[in-house]
Amino acid sequence: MTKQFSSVWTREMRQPKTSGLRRDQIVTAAVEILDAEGLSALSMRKLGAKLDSGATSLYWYVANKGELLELALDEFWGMLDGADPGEASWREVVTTFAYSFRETLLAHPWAATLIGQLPSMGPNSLRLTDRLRRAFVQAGFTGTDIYLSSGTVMCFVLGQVMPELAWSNAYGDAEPDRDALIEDVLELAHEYPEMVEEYRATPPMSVATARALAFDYGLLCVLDGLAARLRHPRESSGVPDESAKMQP
Amino acid sequence: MTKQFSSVWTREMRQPKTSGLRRDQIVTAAVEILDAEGLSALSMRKLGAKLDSGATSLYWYVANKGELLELALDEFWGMLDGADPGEASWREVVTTFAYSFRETLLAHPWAATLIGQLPSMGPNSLRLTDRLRRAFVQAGFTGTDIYLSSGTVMCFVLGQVMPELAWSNAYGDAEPDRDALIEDVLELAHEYPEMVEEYRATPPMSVATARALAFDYGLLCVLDGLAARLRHPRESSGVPDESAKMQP
DNA sequence: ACCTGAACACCGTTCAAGT
DNA sequence: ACCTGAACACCGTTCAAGT
Repeated sequence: MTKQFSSVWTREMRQPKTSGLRRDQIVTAAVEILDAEGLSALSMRKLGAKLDSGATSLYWYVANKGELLELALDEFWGMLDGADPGEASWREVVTTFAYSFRETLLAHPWAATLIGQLPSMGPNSLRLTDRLRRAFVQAGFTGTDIYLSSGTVMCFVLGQVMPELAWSNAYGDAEPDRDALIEDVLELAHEYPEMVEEYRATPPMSVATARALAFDYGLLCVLDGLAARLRHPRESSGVPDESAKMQP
Repeated sequence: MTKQFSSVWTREMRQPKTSGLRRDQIVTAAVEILDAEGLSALSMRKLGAKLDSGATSLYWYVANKGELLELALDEFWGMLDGADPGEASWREVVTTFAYSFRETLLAHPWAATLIGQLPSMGPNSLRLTDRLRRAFVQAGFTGTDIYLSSGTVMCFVLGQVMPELAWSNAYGDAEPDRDALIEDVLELAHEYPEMVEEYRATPPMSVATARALAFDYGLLCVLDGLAARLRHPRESSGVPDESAKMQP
C-alpha cells in the first residue's frame, strides 16, 4: 500500500487576497507555541484559541496538522543565516554555518524532530539549499560532489544535535542536580569499569561544553574529510559494494 | 522551572518474580506495534488490547508512556551488532558498524525519532557504547578522543538517516510516482536554475542508491577525518573560541 | 500483588450549518 | 469565501474498587 504523496507545497493554495485569518499569521502563532512549549504541546485547539478562532477554522487554510507542521518547519529553515562566501575561506564559511545551524536547532528543538518526519521542500528550505550549493561550488566542489559535500555538513550537524536534545527534553534546560544524574549513569554502567574509569579520568566540565567539544571534534573530522575529497575527487570507501547491496 | 529528571533506569523496578504480565512481554509487544505501524500508532490502549489486558494494567509495570518508550528504545540499541574488532582494520570495523547501524535505523524508523527525545541509558545502550569504545581504543584513540571519535560516527549515521526517514514517512515505502514528485520539487525550485540544471545533469538513479551514495561519501569524510585525528591527536577547528562562547 | 472500569481532560478531523 | 459547533473516534493518566 503505497501512500499517495502530498505536501502543502504541491497543491494550489487558496486565494491569498481576502479577509479573515491569514496563513502566515497561523504559522507564526504555531511557531510561537512550538518555541514556548514544544512539539507535543501544539494542538489545533490551542492554536485556534491563540488566534481567537475555533480550532476547526484552521482547516480552511491547512489540510491537516501535518501541513501546518510542514509550514512551521519551513519557517525554521528561514531562520538560518548565511553561508555567504564573502572573502572567508571555505573552511571558515562551512564552520560558521555549522555553528549557526547548531545554535538554531538547539533554540528550536521541535524542528529537529520534524526534520525526521516531514520532507523539507518549502521555499526557505530550497533557498538555503541553493545558498549552500553556491558556497560549496565556490569552495571548489564540482558535479555530484557539490550536493554530497553540503549534505554531509547538514547531516553532521543534525546528528550531533539530536542526542543533545534528548537530554534537555528529559532533563529540563537548567542543570539542577546533574551530579546526581551522572552518578546514576555511572552506577548503571558499573559492568563496564573501563568506561567509568575513563569518565572519572577526564577533567570535569559542564554538559554544554562537553557537547560543544564533541561538536568541534566532529566538525574537524568532516572538514578534513571534505578537504581530502577536494584533493582527490573520486575515491570510494572501504566496502563500496555494500552501498549498492543495501537497497536494490 | 527545572523538571526533576527521571528515567525507567533510575528507579527501583518492581519484583520480577510474580504472576501475570511481565515487563519484557510488554516491551516486545510495543516494539512489534512500533515496527508494524510506527511511533504515532502506539497507544497504551492498543498495546493493552494486544496483550489481552486493560490499557491501565500497563501502569503497574511502567510509570508512563515515556518509560515504555525508553524501554523500547533500549530494545532497539540491543538490535545492533558488533563493532567487534577481530582482525579487520579499524576503518573496516567502523565502516561495517556504520552500515549496520544505518540499516537497523531504516528498519525501525521510530527509534530515530526517539533518540532525539529520550535519553539512552539502558543496559543495551551502555553495552553498545562499551563495545564501540573498545573498538576505538583498538584503533589507537586515547583519552577523550575515544569518546569523541566514536560519538562522531554514531552522530554521523543518525544525521544521515533522519532526512531519509522524512521522505519514506511522507512517501510510503515503495516509490510509486516518484518521477511526479521530482517534477514537483524541480518546479518548486524554478527560482534556482543552477540547482535544477545540476540535478538534470546527474545520471538518474533510484532514491535508495542516491542516499546510499551520499552515506558512502559522508562516511569517507568522517573516516578520513578520524584518521587525521589519529595522526595529530590535538588540534582545534577554525574558530575554536566559538564553542566556548555558545553556551556559558 | 496485580488487574479492572469508570472517569477526566484532552486530542485531530469531518461536516452540516451559518454568515 | 470564510467561520462555527456539535459530533466521532480517539488519546494518556488517575484512582477507587476489586481479586
